[in-house]
Amino acid sequence: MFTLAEENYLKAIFHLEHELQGEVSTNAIAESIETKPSSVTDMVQKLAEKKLLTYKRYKGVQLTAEGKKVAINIIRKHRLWEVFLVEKLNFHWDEVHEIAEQLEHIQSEELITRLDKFLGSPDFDPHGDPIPDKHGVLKRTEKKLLSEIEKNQQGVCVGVKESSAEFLQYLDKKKISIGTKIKVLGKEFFDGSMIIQVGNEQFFISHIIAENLYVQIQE
Amino acid sequence: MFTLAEENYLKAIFHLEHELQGEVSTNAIAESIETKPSSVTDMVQKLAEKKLLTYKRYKGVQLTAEGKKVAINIIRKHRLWEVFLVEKLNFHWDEVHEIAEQLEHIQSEELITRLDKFLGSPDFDPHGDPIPDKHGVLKRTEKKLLSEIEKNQQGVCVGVKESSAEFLQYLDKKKISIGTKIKVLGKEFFDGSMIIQVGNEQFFISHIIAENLYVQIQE
DNA sequence: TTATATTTTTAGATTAGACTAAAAATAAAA
DNA sequence: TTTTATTTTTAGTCTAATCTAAAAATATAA
Repeated sequence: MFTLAEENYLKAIFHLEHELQGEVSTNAIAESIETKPSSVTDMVQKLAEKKLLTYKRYKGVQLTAEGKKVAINIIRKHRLWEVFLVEKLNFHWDEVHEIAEQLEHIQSEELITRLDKFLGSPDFDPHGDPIPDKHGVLKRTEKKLLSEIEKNQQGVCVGVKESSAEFLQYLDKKKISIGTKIKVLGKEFFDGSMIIQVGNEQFFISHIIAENLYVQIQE
Repeated sequence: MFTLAEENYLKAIFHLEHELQGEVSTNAIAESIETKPSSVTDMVQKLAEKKLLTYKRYKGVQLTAEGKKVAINIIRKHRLWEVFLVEKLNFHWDEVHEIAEQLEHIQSEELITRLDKFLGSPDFDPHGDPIPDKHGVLKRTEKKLLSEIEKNQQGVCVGVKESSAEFLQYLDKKKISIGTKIKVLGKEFFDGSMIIQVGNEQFFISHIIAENLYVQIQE
Protein backbone atom coordinates (compact mmCIF):
# COMPACT_ATOMS: atom_id res chain seq x y z
CA MET A 1 0.00 0.00 0.00
CA PHE A 2 2.57 2.57 1.13
CA THR A 3 6.33 2.43 0.97
CA LEU A 4 8.46 2.13 4.07
CA ALA A 5 9.65 5.72 3.68
CA GLU A 6 6.11 7.04 3.27
CA GLU A 7 4.97 5.21 6.39
CA ASN A 8 7.86 6.59 8.40
CA TYR A 9 7.10 10.15 7.31
CA LEU A 10 3.43 9.82 8.20
CA LYS A 11 4.25 8.40 11.59
CA ALA A 12 6.81 11.11 12.33
CA ILE A 13 4.44 13.88 11.24
CA PHE A 14 1.66 12.44 13.38
CA HIS A 15 3.89 12.49 16.45
CA LEU A 16 5.09 16.01 15.68
CA GLU A 17 1.53 17.31 15.33
CA HIS A 18 0.92 16.22 18.90
CA GLU A 19 4.20 17.48 20.33
CA LEU A 20 4.07 20.83 18.57
CA GLN A 21 0.30 21.32 18.72
CA GLY A 22 -0.51 21.90 15.06
CA GLU A 23 1.72 23.20 12.26
CA VAL A 24 4.64 20.90 11.46
CA SER A 25 7.61 22.50 9.72
CA THR A 26 9.92 20.97 7.15
CA ASN A 27 12.87 21.32 9.50
CA ALA A 28 11.06 19.63 12.36
CA ILE A 29 10.31 16.63 10.16
CA ALA A 30 13.87 16.54 8.86
CA GLU A 31 15.26 16.50 12.36
CA SER A 32 12.88 13.87 13.68
CA ILE A 33 13.50 11.55 10.76
CA GLU A 34 17.22 12.30 10.52
CA THR A 35 17.27 13.48 6.96
CA LYS A 36 17.80 16.75 5.10
CA PRO A 37 15.09 19.40 4.72
CA SER A 38 15.32 19.17 0.95
CA SER A 39 14.46 15.48 1.09
CA VAL A 40 11.49 16.30 3.28
CA THR A 41 10.18 18.83 0.78
CA ASP A 42 10.27 16.16 -1.94
CA MET A 43 8.47 13.53 0.11
CA VAL A 44 5.94 15.94 1.50
CA GLN A 45 4.95 16.95 -2.02
CA LYS A 46 4.49 13.32 -2.90
CA LEU A 47 2.32 12.70 0.16
CA ALA A 48 0.26 15.80 -0.65
CA GLU A 49 -0.35 14.38 -4.16
CA LYS A 50 -1.68 11.26 -2.50
CA LYS A 51 -3.98 13.34 -0.26
CA LEU A 52 -2.35 12.08 2.92
CA LEU A 53 -1.55 15.60 4.03
CA THR A 54 -2.06 19.20 3.02
CA TYR A 55 0.97 21.24 2.10
CA LYS A 56 1.50 24.91 1.28
CA ARG A 57 4.99 26.02 0.29
CA TYR A 58 6.86 27.52 3.26
CA LYS A 59 3.86 26.87 5.49
CA GLY A 60 4.40 23.35 6.81
CA VAL A 61 2.06 20.39 6.62
CA GLN A 62 -0.98 18.90 8.27
CA LEU A 63 -2.18 15.32 8.00
CA THR A 64 -5.56 14.69 6.39
CA ALA A 65 -8.03 12.29 8.01
CA GLU A 66 -6.69 9.61 5.70
CA GLY A 67 -3.08 10.40 6.61
CA LYS A 68 -3.92 10.20 10.30
CA LYS A 69 -5.63 6.87 9.80
CA VAL A 70 -2.53 5.42 8.18
CA ALA A 71 -0.24 6.86 10.87
CA ILE A 72 -2.39 5.58 13.73
CA ASN A 73 -2.44 2.13 12.21
CA ILE A 74 1.36 2.04 12.11
CA ILE A 75 1.50 3.19 15.71
CA ARG A 76 -0.99 0.48 16.65
CA LYS A 77 1.20 -2.14 15.03
CA HIS A 78 4.35 -0.77 16.64
CA ARG A 79 2.87 -0.87 20.12
CA LEU A 80 1.29 -4.29 19.76
CA TRP A 81 4.62 -5.72 18.65
CA GLU A 82 6.29 -4.09 21.65
CA VAL A 83 3.84 -5.86 23.93
CA PHE A 84 4.62 -9.12 22.18
CA LEU A 85 8.36 -8.63 22.55
CA VAL A 86 8.13 -7.83 26.26
CA GLU A 87 5.30 -10.13 27.36
CA LYS A 88 6.03 -13.17 25.23
CA LEU A 89 9.71 -13.00 24.35
CA ASN A 90 10.80 -11.47 27.67
CA PHE A 91 12.64 -8.57 26.16
CA HIS A 92 13.31 -5.70 28.48
CA TRP A 93 11.39 -2.45 27.84
CA ASP A 94 14.53 -0.61 26.75
CA GLU A 95 15.33 -3.16 24.01
CA VAL A 96 12.17 -3.28 21.96
CA HIS A 97 11.99 -0.01 20.08
CA GLU A 98 14.30 -0.76 17.15
CA ILE A 99 12.77 -4.16 16.53
CA ALA A 100 9.21 -2.82 16.68
CA GLU A 101 10.34 -0.11 14.29
CA GLN A 102 10.85 -2.86 11.71
CA LEU A 103 7.89 -5.03 12.62
CA GLU A 104 5.44 -2.13 12.35
CA HIS A 105 5.82 -2.22 8.56
CA ILE A 106 4.72 -5.82 8.06
CA GLN A 107 1.62 -5.76 5.88
CA SER A 108 -1.24 -7.99 6.96
CA GLU A 109 -4.45 -6.89 8.58
CA GLU A 110 -5.17 -10.42 9.65
CA LEU A 111 -1.79 -10.72 11.36
CA ILE A 112 -2.49 -7.71 13.55
CA THR A 113 -6.02 -8.83 14.35
CA ARG A 114 -4.67 -12.18 15.53
CA LEU A 115 -1.67 -10.73 17.32
CA ASP A 116 -3.96 -8.37 19.22
CA LYS A 117 -6.18 -11.27 20.28
CA PHE A 118 -3.15 -13.41 21.21
CA LEU A 119 -1.93 -10.64 23.49
CA GLY A 120 -5.37 -10.20 25.08
CA SER A 121 -6.13 -6.89 23.35
CA PRO A 122 -3.84 -4.79 25.50
CA ASP A 123 -4.69 -1.10 26.00
CA PHE A 124 -1.13 0.04 26.71
CA ASP A 125 2.35 -0.81 25.49
CA PRO A 126 5.32 -1.55 27.77
CA HIS A 127 6.10 2.17 28.10
CA GLY A 128 2.54 3.01 29.08
CA ASP A 129 1.58 4.46 25.71
CA PRO A 130 -1.99 3.73 24.65
CA ILE A 131 -2.56 1.25 21.83
CA PRO A 132 -5.16 2.46 19.33
CA ASP A 133 -7.90 -0.09 18.65
CA LYS A 134 -8.62 -1.18 15.09
CA HIS A 135 -10.72 1.94 14.54
CA GLY A 136 -7.93 4.17 15.77
CA VAL A 137 -9.51 4.96 19.11
CA LEU A 138 -7.21 5.42 22.10
CA LYS A 139 -8.00 4.58 25.70
CA ARG A 140 -7.72 7.90 27.51
CA THR A 141 -6.35 8.05 31.02
CA GLU A 142 -6.04 10.73 33.64
CA LYS A 143 -2.32 10.98 33.65
CA LYS A 144 -0.02 13.82 34.68
CA LEU A 145 3.67 14.41 34.49
CA LEU A 146 5.33 13.69 37.81
CA SER A 147 6.68 17.26 37.66
CA GLU A 148 3.11 18.57 37.83
CA ILE A 149 2.12 16.90 41.07
CA GLU A 150 2.34 18.49 44.48
CA LYS A 151 4.28 17.76 47.62
CA ASN A 152 2.78 14.93 49.68
CA GLN A 153 0.61 13.69 46.79
CA GLN A 154 1.29 10.24 45.50
CA GLY A 155 0.71 8.45 42.20
CA VAL A 156 1.32 5.29 40.23
CA CYS A 157 3.73 5.37 37.33
CA VAL A 158 1.65 4.77 34.17
CA GLY A 159 4.08 5.67 31.43
CA VAL A 160 7.13 7.52 30.18
CA LYS A 161 7.24 10.49 27.86
CA GLU A 162 10.77 9.87 26.68
CA SER A 163 11.53 6.22 26.02
CA SER A 164 15.19 6.12 25.11
CA ALA A 165 17.14 3.14 26.38
CA GLU A 166 19.23 5.47 28.56
CA PHE A 167 16.23 6.90 30.37
CA LEU A 168 14.60 3.51 30.82
CA GLN A 169 17.81 2.11 32.24
CA TYR A 170 17.98 4.99 34.69
CA LEU A 171 14.45 4.14 35.84
CA ASP A 172 15.41 0.48 36.25
CA LYS A 173 18.30 1.47 38.45
CA LYS A 174 15.89 3.43 40.57
CA LYS A 175 13.44 0.51 40.58
CA ILE A 176 10.76 2.50 38.81
CA SER A 177 8.58 0.74 36.25
CA ILE A 178 4.95 0.84 35.18
CA GLY A 179 2.75 0.26 38.21
CA THR A 180 5.33 1.57 40.70
CA LYS A 181 3.99 3.84 43.47
CA ILE A 182 5.76 7.16 43.78
CA LYS A 183 5.26 9.69 46.56
CA VAL A 184 6.54 13.27 46.35
CA LEU A 185 8.19 14.13 49.65
CA GLY A 186 9.69 17.42 48.64
CA LYS A 187 9.88 19.78 45.70
CA GLU A 188 12.50 22.45 45.02
CA PHE A 189 10.89 25.38 43.23
CA PHE A 190 14.17 26.83 42.02
CA ASP A 191 15.16 23.95 39.73
CA GLY A 192 12.13 21.68 39.84
CA SER A 193 14.04 18.82 41.46
CA MET A 194 12.24 16.52 43.87
CA ILE A 195 12.72 14.11 46.71
CA ILE A 196 10.53 11.08 46.12
CA GLN A 197 9.77 7.81 47.82
CA VAL A 198 9.75 4.56 45.86
CA GLY A 199 9.15 1.49 48.00
CA ASN A 200 11.33 1.99 51.07
CA GLU A 201 13.87 4.14 49.28
CA GLN A 202 13.87 7.92 49.31
CA PHE A 203 15.96 9.79 46.82
CA PHE A 204 16.54 12.90 44.76
CA ILE A 205 15.49 13.27 41.11
CA SER A 206 16.12 16.15 38.73
CA HIS A 207 13.43 18.09 36.88
CA ILE A 208 14.34 16.35 33.60
CA ILE A 209 13.36 13.03 35.11
CA ALA A 210 10.14 14.34 36.66
CA GLU A 211 9.17 15.87 33.34
CA ASN A 212 9.35 12.56 31.53
CA LEU A 213 7.42 10.30 33.87
CA TYR A 214 3.65 9.99 33.74
CA VAL A 215 1.74 9.17 36.92
CA GLN A 216 -1.87 8.71 37.84
CA ILE A 217 -2.66 10.51 41.05
CA GLN A 218 -3.92 8.46 44.01
CA GLU A 219 -5.65 9.67 47.15
CA MET B 1 23.65 -5.95 6.65
CA PHE B 2 22.10 -6.92 3.31
CA THR B 3 19.31 -5.29 1.38
CA LEU B 4 15.93 -6.91 1.00
CA ALA B 5 16.60 -7.59 -2.67
CA GLU B 6 19.98 -9.15 -1.94
CA GLU B 7 18.46 -11.44 0.68
CA ASN B 8 15.75 -12.54 -1.70
CA TYR B 9 18.26 -13.36 -4.42
CA LEU B 10 20.41 -15.40 -2.05
CA LYS B 11 17.42 -17.34 -0.77
CA ALA B 12 16.13 -18.04 -4.28
CA ILE B 13 19.55 -19.18 -5.48
CA PHE B 14 19.95 -21.44 -2.47
CA HIS B 15 16.63 -23.14 -3.21
CA LEU B 16 17.47 -23.46 -6.89
CA GLU B 17 20.84 -25.09 -6.14
CA HIS B 18 18.95 -27.84 -4.34
CA GLU B 19 16.21 -28.26 -6.91
CA LEU B 20 18.52 -28.22 -9.90
CA GLN B 21 21.46 -29.99 -8.27
CA GLY B 22 24.24 -27.52 -8.92
CA GLU B 23 24.57 -24.87 -11.63
CA VAL B 24 21.95 -22.14 -11.40
CA SER B 25 21.26 -20.17 -14.58
CA THR B 26 20.34 -16.52 -14.94
CA ASN B 27 16.99 -17.46 -16.46
CA ALA B 28 16.16 -19.85 -13.63
CA ILE B 29 16.77 -17.11 -11.07
CA ALA B 30 14.77 -14.61 -13.10
CA GLU B 31 11.81 -16.96 -13.26
CA SER B 32 11.90 -17.91 -9.59
CA ILE B 33 12.15 -14.31 -8.46
CA GLU B 34 9.77 -12.97 -11.10
CA THR B 35 12.10 -10.48 -12.64
CA LYS B 36 13.95 -10.03 -15.95
CA PRO B 37 17.19 -11.86 -16.78
CA SER B 38 18.98 -8.54 -17.29
CA SER B 39 18.15 -7.52 -13.75
CA VAL B 40 19.48 -10.83 -12.50
CA THR B 41 22.79 -10.30 -14.29
CA ASP B 42 23.20 -6.96 -12.54
CA MET B 43 22.42 -8.26 -9.10
CA VAL B 44 24.48 -11.39 -9.51
CA GLN B 45 27.51 -9.29 -10.39
CA LYS B 46 26.95 -7.24 -7.27
CA LEU B 47 26.68 -10.37 -5.11
CA ALA B 48 29.84 -11.76 -6.72
CA GLU B 49 31.66 -8.53 -5.77
CA LYS B 50 30.58 -9.15 -2.20
CA LYS B 51 31.89 -12.74 -2.35
CA LEU B 52 28.47 -14.21 -1.67
CA LEU B 53 28.58 -16.27 -4.85
CA THR B 54 30.88 -17.09 -7.73
CA TYR B 55 29.88 -15.99 -11.18
CA LYS B 56 31.33 -16.59 -14.67
CA ARG B 57 29.66 -14.84 -17.60
CA TYR B 58 27.21 -17.17 -19.39
CA LYS B 59 28.01 -19.96 -16.90
CA GLY B 60 25.58 -19.39 -14.05
CA VAL B 61 26.31 -18.93 -10.36
CA GLN B 62 27.14 -20.88 -7.22
CA LEU B 63 26.83 -19.66 -3.65
CA THR B 64 29.99 -19.40 -1.57
CA ALA B 65 30.06 -20.71 1.99
CA GLU B 66 29.29 -17.18 3.15
CA GLY B 67 26.38 -16.86 0.70
CA LYS B 68 24.94 -20.16 1.89
CA LYS B 69 25.23 -19.05 5.49
CA VAL B 70 23.23 -15.92 4.80
CA ALA B 71 20.60 -17.85 2.80
CA ILE B 72 20.18 -20.51 5.47
CA ASN B 73 19.74 -17.87 8.12
CA ILE B 74 16.90 -16.29 6.15
CA ILE B 75 15.29 -19.68 5.69
CA ARG B 76 15.63 -20.32 9.43
CA LYS B 77 13.86 -17.07 10.17
CA HIS B 78 11.13 -17.75 7.61
CA ARG B 79 10.35 -21.16 9.04
CA LEU B 80 10.43 -20.09 12.66
CA TRP B 81 7.96 -17.32 11.90
CA GLU B 82 5.72 -19.82 10.12
CA VAL B 83 5.67 -21.95 13.27
CA PHE B 84 4.78 -18.86 15.29
CA LEU B 85 1.94 -17.95 12.94
CA VAL B 86 0.44 -21.43 12.98
CA GLU B 87 1.10 -22.49 16.57
CA LYS B 88 0.53 -19.22 18.37
CA LEU B 89 -1.71 -17.15 16.14
CA ASN B 90 -3.73 -20.10 14.80
CA PHE B 91 -3.18 -19.32 11.17
CA HIS B 92 -3.82 -22.15 8.80
CA TRP B 93 -0.80 -23.68 7.02
CA ASP B 94 -1.88 -22.30 3.65
CA GLU B 95 -1.99 -18.69 4.89
CA VAL B 96 1.44 -18.15 6.36
CA HIS B 97 3.85 -18.00 3.45
CA GLU B 98 3.39 -14.38 2.36
CA ILE B 99 3.56 -13.06 5.90
CA ALA B 100 6.68 -15.08 6.72
CA GLU B 101 8.15 -13.77 3.48
CA GLN B 102 8.09 -10.32 5.08
CA LEU B 103 9.00 -11.34 8.62
CA GLU B 104 12.11 -13.23 7.47
CA HIS B 105 13.82 -9.90 6.74
CA ILE B 106 13.53 -8.44 10.23
CA GLN B 107 17.06 -7.86 11.48
CA SER B 108 17.77 -8.94 15.04
CA GLU B 109 19.75 -11.97 16.11
CA GLU B 110 18.36 -11.68 19.61
CA LEU B 111 14.78 -11.68 18.32
CA ILE B 112 15.29 -14.98 16.55
CA THR B 113 17.09 -16.55 19.48
CA ARG B 114 14.17 -15.66 21.73
CA LEU B 115 11.50 -16.58 19.21
CA ASP B 116 13.10 -19.99 18.78
CA LYS B 117 13.10 -20.53 22.54
CA PHE B 118 9.50 -19.29 22.86
CA LEU B 119 8.42 -21.84 20.26
CA GLY B 120 10.32 -24.64 21.98
CA SER B 121 13.11 -24.84 19.37
CA PRO B 122 11.02 -26.62 16.73
CA ASP B 123 12.80 -28.86 14.20
CA PHE B 124 10.19 -28.54 11.47
CA ASP B 125 7.91 -25.85 10.12
CA PRO B 126 4.15 -26.30 9.52
CA HIS B 127 4.81 -27.78 6.07
CA GLY B 128 7.28 -30.31 7.43
CA ASP B 129 10.36 -28.47 6.19
CA PRO B 130 13.34 -28.67 8.53
CA ILE B 131 14.33 -25.54 10.45
CA PRO B 132 18.09 -24.95 10.43
CA ASP B 133 19.55 -24.40 13.91
CA LYS B 134 21.59 -21.28 14.62
CA HIS B 135 24.65 -22.92 13.08
CA GLY B 136 22.73 -23.76 9.93
CA VAL B 137 22.44 -27.47 10.65
CA LEU B 138 19.27 -29.23 9.52
CA LYS B 139 17.61 -32.18 11.23
CA ARG B 140 17.72 -34.90 8.61
CA THR B 141 14.86 -37.37 8.32
CA GLU B 142 14.28 -40.53 6.35
CA LYS B 143 11.55 -39.23 4.15
CA LYS B 144 10.36 -40.35 0.75
CA LEU B 145 7.90 -39.01 -1.75
CA LEU B 146 4.60 -40.85 -1.49
CA SER B 147 5.01 -41.66 -5.19
CA GLU B 148 8.12 -43.72 -4.36
CA ILE B 149 6.50 -46.08 -1.90
CA GLU B 150 5.14 -49.49 -2.76
CA LYS B 151 1.70 -51.06 -2.68
CA ASN B 152 0.68 -52.16 0.82
CA GLN B 153 3.37 -50.10 2.51
CA GLN B 154 2.24 -47.35 4.81
CA GLY B 155 3.76 -44.12 6.07
CA VAL B 156 3.13 -40.96 8.01
CA CYS B 157 2.90 -37.67 6.17
CA VAL B 158 5.91 -35.60 7.27
CA GLY B 159 5.89 -32.76 4.78
CA VAL B 160 4.97 -31.31 1.43
CA LYS B 161 7.27 -30.57 -1.48
CA GLU B 162 4.98 -27.98 -3.02
CA SER B 163 3.38 -25.65 -0.53
CA SER B 164 1.06 -23.46 -2.55
CA ALA B 165 -2.22 -22.53 -0.91
CA GLU B 166 -4.08 -24.51 -3.61
CA PHE B 167 -2.24 -27.74 -2.90
CA LEU B 168 -2.53 -27.34 0.85
CA GLN B 169 -6.25 -26.72 0.54
CA TYR B 170 -6.60 -29.89 -1.55
CA LEU B 171 -4.87 -31.82 1.24
CA ASP B 172 -7.20 -30.32 3.83
CA LYS B 173 -10.19 -31.43 1.82
CA LYS B 174 -8.76 -34.93 1.85
CA LYS B 175 -8.02 -34.65 5.59
CA ILE B 176 -4.30 -35.04 5.06
CA SER B 177 -1.95 -33.03 7.26
CA ILE B 178 1.39 -33.56 8.94
CA GLY B 179 1.20 -36.68 11.10
CA THR B 180 -1.57 -38.31 9.04
CA LYS B 181 -1.17 -42.05 8.34
CA ILE B 182 -1.41 -42.99 4.67
CA LYS B 183 -1.55 -46.52 3.29
CA VAL B 184 -1.03 -47.30 -0.39
CA LEU B 185 -3.73 -49.77 -1.45
CA GLY B 186 -3.05 -49.70 -5.15
CA LYS B 187 -0.72 -48.15 -7.68
CA GLU B 188 -1.29 -47.67 -11.40
CA PHE B 189 2.00 -47.99 -13.26
CA PHE B 190 0.73 -46.34 -16.41
CA ASP B 191 0.08 -42.88 -14.92
CA GLY B 192 1.45 -43.22 -11.40
CA SER B 193 -1.94 -42.66 -9.80
CA MET B 194 -2.76 -44.39 -6.53
CA ILE B 195 -5.57 -45.58 -4.32
CA ILE B 196 -4.76 -44.69 -0.73
CA GLN B 197 -6.34 -45.05 2.67
CA VAL B 198 -6.52 -42.10 5.05
CA GLY B 199 -8.40 -42.84 8.27
CA ASN B 200 -11.47 -44.76 7.22
CA GLU B 201 -11.62 -43.22 3.77
CA GLN B 202 -10.18 -44.76 0.65
CA PHE B 203 -9.71 -42.65 -2.45
CA PHE B 204 -7.86 -42.02 -5.68
CA ILE B 205 -4.98 -39.55 -6.01
CA SER B 206 -3.09 -38.50 -9.15
CA HIS B 207 0.66 -38.77 -9.61
CA ILE B 208 1.07 -35.01 -9.18
CA ILE B 209 -0.27 -35.29 -5.64
CA ALA B 210 1.84 -38.33 -4.77
CA GLU B 211 4.92 -36.56 -6.07
CA ASN B 212 4.48 -33.62 -3.73
CA LEU B 213 3.83 -35.38 -0.43
CA TYR B 214 6.63 -36.60 1.81
CA VAL B 215 6.07 -39.63 4.03
CA GLN B 216 8.12 -41.58 6.51
CA ILE B 217 7.69 -45.29 5.97
CA GLN B 218 6.28 -47.37 8.83
CA GLU B 219 6.36 -51.12 9.25
C1' DT C 1 29.53 -27.26 -40.14
C1' DT C 2 26.88 -23.64 -41.21
C1' DA C 3 22.28 -21.68 -39.86
C1' DT C 4 18.93 -20.89 -36.40
C1' DA C 5 17.25 -20.51 -31.84
C1' DT C 6 17.99 -19.66 -27.11
C1' DT C 7 20.28 -17.64 -23.31
C1' DT C 8 22.84 -14.12 -21.34
C1' DT C 9 24.91 -9.77 -21.22
C1' DT C 10 25.46 -4.82 -22.21
C1' DA C 11 23.90 -0.18 -22.87
C1' DG C 12 20.89 3.19 -21.77
C1' DA C 13 16.46 4.77 -19.22
C1' DT C 14 13.47 4.99 -15.26
C1' DT C 15 11.83 5.41 -10.39
C1' DA C 16 12.18 6.10 -5.34
C1' DG C 17 14.60 8.27 -2.11
C1' DA C 18 18.30 10.68 -0.59
C1' DC C 19 22.04 14.38 -1.07
C1' DT C 20 24.61 19.16 -2.04
C1' DA C 21 24.65 23.76 -3.34
C1' DA C 22 22.36 27.71 -4.55
C1' DA C 23 18.16 30.51 -4.84
C1' DA C 24 13.91 32.24 -2.85
C1' DA C 25 10.81 33.18 0.83
C1' DT C 26 9.98 34.27 5.51
C1' DA C 27 11.33 35.83 10.14
C1' DA C 28 14.21 38.48 13.31
C1' DA C 29 17.17 42.37 14.38
C1' DA C 30 19.13 46.81 13.82
C1' DT D 1 12.16 49.75 7.24
C1' DT D 2 16.24 48.06 5.71
C1' DT D 3 19.54 44.47 6.80
C1' DT D 4 20.67 40.01 8.38
C1' DA D 5 19.63 35.41 9.62
C1' DT D 6 16.90 31.40 9.20
C1' DT D 7 13.96 28.33 6.85
C1' DT D 8 12.40 26.25 2.82
C1' DT D 9 12.49 25.18 -1.86
C1' DT D 10 14.52 24.27 -6.38
C1' DA D 11 17.85 22.36 -9.50
C1' DG D 12 20.89 19.03 -10.42
C1' DT D 13 23.46 14.44 -8.74
C1' DC D 14 23.71 9.85 -6.90
C1' DT D 15 22.61 4.93 -5.75
C1' DA D 16 19.80 0.69 -5.71
C1' DA D 17 16.98 -1.85 -8.28
C1' DT D 18 14.44 -2.39 -11.97
C1' DC D 19 13.21 -2.25 -17.14
C1' DT D 20 13.58 -2.44 -22.64
C1' DA D 21 16.07 -3.11 -26.71
C1' DA D 22 19.93 -4.62 -28.92
C1' DA D 23 24.29 -7.18 -29.09
C1' DA D 24 27.05 -11.19 -27.99
C1' DA D 25 27.77 -15.85 -26.60
C1' DT D 26 26.24 -20.48 -26.38
C1' DA D 27 23.34 -24.38 -27.71
C1' DT D 28 20.56 -26.87 -31.15
C1' DA D 29 19.27 -28.37 -35.71
C1' DA D 30 19.59 -28.96 -40.53
